[in-house]
Amino acid sequence: MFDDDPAFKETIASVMVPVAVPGPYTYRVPAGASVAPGTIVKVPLGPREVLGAVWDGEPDAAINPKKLKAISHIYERARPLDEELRRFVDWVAAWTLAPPGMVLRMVLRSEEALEDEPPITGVRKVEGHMPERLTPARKRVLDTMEDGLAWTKSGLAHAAGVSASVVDGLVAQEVLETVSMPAAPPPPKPQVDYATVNLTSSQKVAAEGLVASFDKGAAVSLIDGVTGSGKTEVYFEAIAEALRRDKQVLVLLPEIALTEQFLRRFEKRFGVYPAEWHSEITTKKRARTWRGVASGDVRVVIGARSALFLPFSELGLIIVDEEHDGAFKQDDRVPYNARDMAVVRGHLSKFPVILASATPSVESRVNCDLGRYTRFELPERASGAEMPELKAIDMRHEGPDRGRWIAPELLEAMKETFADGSQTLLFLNRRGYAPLTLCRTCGHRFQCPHCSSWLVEHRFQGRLVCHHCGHSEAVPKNCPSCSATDSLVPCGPGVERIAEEVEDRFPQARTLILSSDLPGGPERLRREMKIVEDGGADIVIGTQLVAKGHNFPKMKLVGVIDADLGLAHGDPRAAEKTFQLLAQVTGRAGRVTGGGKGYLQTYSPDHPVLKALMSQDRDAFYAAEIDARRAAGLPPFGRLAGIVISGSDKNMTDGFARALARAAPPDGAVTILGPAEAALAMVRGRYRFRLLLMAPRQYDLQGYIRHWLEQGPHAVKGMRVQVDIDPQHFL
DNA sequence: AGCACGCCGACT
DNA sequence: GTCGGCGTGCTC
Repeated sequence: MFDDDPAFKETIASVMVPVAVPGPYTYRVPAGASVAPGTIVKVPLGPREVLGAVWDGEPDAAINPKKLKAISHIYERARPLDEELRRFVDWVAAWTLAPPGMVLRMVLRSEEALEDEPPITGVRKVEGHMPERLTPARKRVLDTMEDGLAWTKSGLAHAAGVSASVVDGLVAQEVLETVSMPAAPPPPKPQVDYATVNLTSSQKVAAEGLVASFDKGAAVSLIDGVTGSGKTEVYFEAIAEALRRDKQVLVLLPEIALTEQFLRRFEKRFGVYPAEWHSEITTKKRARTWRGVASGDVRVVIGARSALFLPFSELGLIIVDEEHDGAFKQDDRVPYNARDMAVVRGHLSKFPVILASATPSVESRVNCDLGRYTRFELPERASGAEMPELKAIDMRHEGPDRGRWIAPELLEAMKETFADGSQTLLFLNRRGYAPLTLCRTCGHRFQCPHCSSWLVEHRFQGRLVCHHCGHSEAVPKNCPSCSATDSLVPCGPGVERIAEEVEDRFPQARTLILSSDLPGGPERLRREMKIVEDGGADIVIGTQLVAKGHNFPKMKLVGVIDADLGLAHGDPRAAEKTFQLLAQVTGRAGRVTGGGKGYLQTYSPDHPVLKALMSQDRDAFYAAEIDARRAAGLPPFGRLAGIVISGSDKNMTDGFARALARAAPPDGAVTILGPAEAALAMVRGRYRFRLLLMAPRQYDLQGYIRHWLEQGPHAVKGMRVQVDIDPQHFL
């Protein structure tokens, strides 16, 4: 046998490949090469070549030696993935039930980064050579090169105002010679003491606490500060401390749109821009950042959730800003929550992790209550501005006339705000003109042919759109059911309809809609956000995207058109999400100037979520919500696990089906006792999990669970497992 | 017959 | 994740 021969073992290695196989594969190592764990390689796999990383552990000697192929390339210039990163990949794979190769794939996201950046070809004058004919274009080029230094071809052509072919012509005549120029130098390092810092007393307490956490190993802190309390300034001091200790820093933001203003603020504090990492970064920049992070040239990265898998060599701090934000969850491929996995990475590598939010997730507050996280509260705004005064408008008694949506009291406040030159934000989390259209004659309701949700009228586009699956159709002239003409009536408001009412009431005001689906795309949206920021609009009507990030210094009044929207949802997080959204939105009022006001139009003014909001009593909200969750066994209690059922992954669905089939639901909830083996082996004996199945609305989950219990496995297309378990239990 | 499409299993 | 093989069903 080959595996009895000690010499044979020397010649093979475990290699993790970035595909969905259950574990590392075994490859022969080319003669004379040595491959330590972490080495990045290229290997043949089936009909193609893929990247891979040499992994830990004995290679599988049971593989038929005839099947073994050899590593085809070793990336000598790339830094091997270090032990901590490899353990992190293994951990995330075990946690998410994803094949480890799929997690590795998130690490190896820049093939270009594995080789040195190719040198730039430049051109330089050759002394004493002149062109045969000195055309005006050629003269301009030579004049531009007076300094005698080397230029890039395109840079030179641009500076001289000629086309690149003029430069090529001069090269051909040997008037210019090509030279190899070194690629870009490493980026400048952030300067810890670039700007002077003035913190309020509570900011100071928090900053000092965070600095002290560096001596505690894997400590997790939560900066829990009201909107405008200056959380960023506080964690900047933690970044400064990490830099003093020669550690790298990663700042995670939930979405790309927030990076730009972060870059500016960082530059003001540290004198340089941090490196950026997200899906829209160019290949070249991506490779530079990957290499720079691995070499240690890059000290601070700001990025989306995928940045968590960068191969930092000296990572010493992760900050997760807006930690409550759902965008940290990835639903496809490897389903993970970057906030939780950041905590895991900090734990494995024993460095501090900071979570920050004005509206922390319930699970983070619970972790604080349990002493797992340290909470730093910032109860006041850093500018000294007081929090907005909030008031409920009871739509049952104080609502507007039929066909109108803005209550008289809110209208009055808008008039005052407009007269005073300040801005109003009307918030309604509903795109389009009307969420439902029906026929006045026969009662026909327009439904999506694919998923049976109502079609939403978009008046600007003249179409009926399904917000669920994207289906869209033109608005018909006649009712498709009874053919009546001019019989269709819109029901309920969307932002477009509110805008119509505002334009009617305030014809002289500058009104603007901010909604993700407006023509012009993200580019136009960015411009319009800027307009609002600069005071170029008086009344803004916006969907939830106004809740995030941007500062609107002139905004004094916020009106929530339908504060009940979202509270009635079947989602167990409905109350939490609504609280977060409304707190963030109303928090825009008077953020800089103070004196802000907010109105919440509601049919249920006594709802505990709205009452807590109105009284600015965040602790009351969290206390009530935590009690309710505990009583109902909802996350983070009840040892609830989210689940994922992926229709395309047979192993996964079968595993869950088997688990469900074996389950004996004690109180109507499903309890998993065994597999998915991989998933729950790690918790077996310690926790039993309640399952939360999440799927698109059109699926009858109860029905599926019943079906599984009765009939055994069957795959369901379109369903997913939502891994939403707090990993704190397992660290 | 010829091929587009979907499902399934293999990949060391 | 990606590929090739194979079955089904439809078209020039």
